[in-house]
Amino acid sequence: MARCPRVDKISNSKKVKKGTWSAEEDRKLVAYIMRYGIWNWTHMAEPAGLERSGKSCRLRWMNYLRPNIKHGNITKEEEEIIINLHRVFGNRWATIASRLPGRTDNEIKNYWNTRLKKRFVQEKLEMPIACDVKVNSNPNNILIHQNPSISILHQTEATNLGFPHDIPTLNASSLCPSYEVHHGDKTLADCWHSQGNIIGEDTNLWEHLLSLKDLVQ
DNA sequence: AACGCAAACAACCGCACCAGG
DNA sequence: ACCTGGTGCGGTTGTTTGCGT
Repeated sequence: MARCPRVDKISNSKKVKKGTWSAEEDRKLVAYIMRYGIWNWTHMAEPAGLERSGKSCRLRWMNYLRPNIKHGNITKEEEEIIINLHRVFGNRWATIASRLPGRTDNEIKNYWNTRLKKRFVQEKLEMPIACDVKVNSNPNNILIHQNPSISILHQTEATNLGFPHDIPTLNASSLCPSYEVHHGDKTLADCWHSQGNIIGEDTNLWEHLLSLKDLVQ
């Protein structure tokens, strides 16, 4: 995994080390933060005795050294959560990680890209999963849930979707290739499609929701 | 044992955002 | 309003590891 340590020069002639962190560097960074706290990543490295960029220090701390980080294999339960959250949030790894205590965005991103991505691209091709989107007159009250026959996603989770930033983007890696919209007893999908609208890849779901909401006015 | 290939994962890079001046 | 520095995020890269031949 580890890259060969190397030292690059930066413009101000200070040397910045790159590559794998040594145990000694880890110890220095942890000791410094324990003593002085995190006050400024850019300027912490030098007094901490590290020839590292602030970015590198932050990344190492956030992804590996900070307390309560879980190291080790992702469990089946965690995998399920990742899959479901990815359906809602797409590649917003930090958002997904915030719902998995002890796991980092980098770890989840790696896990998805190396283990889940191929599997779900394949499944998507074989079995599209429908999402139901309920649009009420109140724009802050939008419910998204999958087809109940398939869904594991809890509606309460979907209810917590913010406005409008948490609306997922449909893209090649998302698992919401289609959805239906209800307004009361009324289904708007026919209306939507009758207008020649097509939901394609890289389509922002929120834009669709706004358009669909206009239909119920 | 040697080699090739894919998987796994740590870390880098570039960009966007935000706060303060 | 604009600029600048710091931070956070997502995409990508590069190296190691493991496995099959």
